[in-house]
Amino acid sequence: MRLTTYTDYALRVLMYLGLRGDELSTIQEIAEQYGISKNHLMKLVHVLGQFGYVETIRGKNGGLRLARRLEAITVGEIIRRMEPDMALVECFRSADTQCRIVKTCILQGALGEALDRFLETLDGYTLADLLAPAEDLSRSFPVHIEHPPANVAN
Amino acid sequence: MRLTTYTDYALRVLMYLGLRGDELSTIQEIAEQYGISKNHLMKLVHVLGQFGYVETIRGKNGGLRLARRLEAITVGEIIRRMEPDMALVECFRSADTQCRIVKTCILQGALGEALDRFLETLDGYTLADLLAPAEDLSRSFPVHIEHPPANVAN
DNA sequence: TCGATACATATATCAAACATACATCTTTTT
DNA sequence: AAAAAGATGTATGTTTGATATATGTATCGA
Repeated sequence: MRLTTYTDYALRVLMYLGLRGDELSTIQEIAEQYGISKNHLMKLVHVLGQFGYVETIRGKNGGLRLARRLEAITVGEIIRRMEPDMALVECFRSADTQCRIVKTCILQGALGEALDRFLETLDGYTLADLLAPAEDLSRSFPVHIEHPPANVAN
Repeated sequence: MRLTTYTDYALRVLMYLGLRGDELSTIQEIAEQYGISKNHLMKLVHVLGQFGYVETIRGKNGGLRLARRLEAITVGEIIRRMEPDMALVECFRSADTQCRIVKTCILQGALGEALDRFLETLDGYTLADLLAPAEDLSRSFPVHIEHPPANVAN
């Protein structure tokens, strides 16, 4: 049970951009920093742009940066969007929803429920949570919010 | 995010055997019923035997059957045992636990927590639950426990 | 306006992991 | 002894995800 590196990279890119604040980063730069394929990143960044996570700017002095606030992006949402196939077992994908052998099998329901728990947990983490463990108190004590007003960054 | 067909088949085989009660089934028979590879099943059944889920009997008139009670086998346990790699992302597997870029990244912790929720949920389902939705009340009202003592096996 | 830079997009190749097949051995029953 | 059934090791096939290549398009600045 693994996520694709695509999803993995999506998280990393967004975290990287989060650290950079409003400054532009280039794909080249990110690929070098993480030591991953630039070409692979190209596609990923494009998709992230289409989903509205990042703003991409072409041309000289171009690059990309987060288009949304750190606090507005959850890990759960990213995984739901990026992961190509969340159907855990084959009978999830088949047309007929009923198992041929076990007529009353509720395995699908159980797996679906477990998957919900999985994603719900990750819905509880925003990019801001990932990048600022020191400020993690804001998660435990929602009242005491110290995250800067918003997109103020650099 | 998918489970291997190995894990999928493991669940199916155990469910099949559960329906057959104490009767012996052969690998040949199970492979035919589900329309899956007999050779693949051979290995799987062997592993299931090593884990103590099934009793295998060689020779003529041999076969296999569950070695434990339906109620004593949970979906969560099977997945934990059968799934070869539960490390969701690459940095889970790398030697150094610290991300090179984001020194304080807590993504691993978040994913680990989510995975725990996933498996915990499946720990709540036994083979008996999967096969007898009609008796699902026993899950909703834990007070009214009718499951025999446990692990009594054959 | 030209050239450099950076993202956009399509296609092609590579590689790893998983699934399947094949062959042979061992055990058990008749 | 023969047949049935699991045990086990090796080899092959297949899928799909990762990477590479190539070309296009937009933007900036000299």
